[in-house]
Amino acid sequence: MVKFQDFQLSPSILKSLKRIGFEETTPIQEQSLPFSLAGRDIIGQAQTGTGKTAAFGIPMVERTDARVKAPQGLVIAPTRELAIQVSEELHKIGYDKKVQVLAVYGGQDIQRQIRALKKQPAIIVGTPGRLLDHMNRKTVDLSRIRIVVLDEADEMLNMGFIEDIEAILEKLPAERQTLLFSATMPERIRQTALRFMKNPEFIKIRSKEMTVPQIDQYFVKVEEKDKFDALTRFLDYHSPDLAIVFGRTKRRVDELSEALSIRGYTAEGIHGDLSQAKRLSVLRKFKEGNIDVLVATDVAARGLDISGVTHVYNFDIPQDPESYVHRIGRTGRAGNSGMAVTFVAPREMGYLREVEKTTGRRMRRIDVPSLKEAIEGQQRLAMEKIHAAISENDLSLYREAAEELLSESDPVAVVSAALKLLTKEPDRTPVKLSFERPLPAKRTAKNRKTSVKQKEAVNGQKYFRRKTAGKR
DNA sequence: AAAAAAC
Repeated sequence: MVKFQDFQLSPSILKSLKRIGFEETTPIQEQSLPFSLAGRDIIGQAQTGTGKTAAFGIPMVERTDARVKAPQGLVIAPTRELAIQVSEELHKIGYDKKVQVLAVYGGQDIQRQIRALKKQPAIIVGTPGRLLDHMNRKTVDLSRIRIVVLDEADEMLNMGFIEDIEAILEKLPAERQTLLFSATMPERIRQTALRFMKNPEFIKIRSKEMTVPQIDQYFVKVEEKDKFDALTRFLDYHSPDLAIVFGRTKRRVDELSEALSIRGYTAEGIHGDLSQAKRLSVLRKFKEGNIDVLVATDVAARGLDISGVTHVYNFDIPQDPESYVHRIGRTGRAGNSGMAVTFVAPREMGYLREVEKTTGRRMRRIDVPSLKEAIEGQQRLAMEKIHAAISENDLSLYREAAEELLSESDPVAVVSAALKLLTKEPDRTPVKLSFERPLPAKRTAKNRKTSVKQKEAVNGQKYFRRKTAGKR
């Protein structure tokens, strides 16, 4: 086991790491620190939850010089929530070195940020849009940046984002260290990344080396119109402690969280159209356990470290395999096991194949739980509640009433009644959910030949393509 | 084609 003490780190950083409780390195830290501390560029592939933030945070804090009154480290993150989370962790790592860390992101009062930037924090963590805004206003000084990090880089270098990133990187000193981290590494992203970097060292944490343990991956074939009832069956059967349901669009997320609330689940939605205050409060409630089900677009797919998520349901299969990897990475963290269930409309089977190709793992097919199984799941939960109440509470105040009940009725009947009252019975309240078109059929290798022929035959008429959807 | 990201 390699420890942080084995590296040549400043005493102040070792002190902070000790306070956080970091002693042994994770694989990504062990393999990247020798290069990053030596000033080399790095392209690192690892999931979140593997200690990535400390892997770049330690060299970044190490590199800052308290005597220089200007930002020296810059982290760019794809979502606001991730920027906040990263800045909090960097703050902890830099605490004893007295390194100031500032997060700048959209949706927050810009005047407040400008005042904070005037104090010249040593490290800035930001989202691309707001960072550019500050650069144009000349309210941020990036002339002394010595080390820059692109976090969740596959997302950052995607179409649409790339121009922003390029514009930011162009304004940074050429004499700098660039670290790039990403959970997935498509060839296209790798090529783009190389343009910004100098002789980078590639570090890849293979999945068996990841501290992220096994996530059991399943898929269920279900028609669009049956999806919602299927979801509630799964929620009842699994009775997850904390679950995330991913939907494809913002409207979908609104409708789903509303529908789940109507059926008696404590659910709330999160997506990019909500105010930043609302986004943060939903996330906080979820982290505190005051919401059982978080319904989300891909805004919540990347990088967020929420511990204790037991189940991920992909209500809609993601279009990009990379997105799938990020989504299921929200569960099975910090040594816990996790379960991911992906809903697939029959004609979307081609996407499932693509995802499996990317992850290198097969998903096991399961069926929608039966009504009986759903009820059993809720009864199991009720029994757990009773067990917990017995071991955790002082029940002396209830003894007399309990004895009275038992003297009047059959003991099994008394307990059955208590169980019934504690069991959430399947709710069939009708709910409104707009019809979401399944993704267009994706041609798989098996049926490609025929589909090309058919396409020619009908001169590209869309409805014919449906017939060529993959079968499984 | 959707989502994220600036006002």
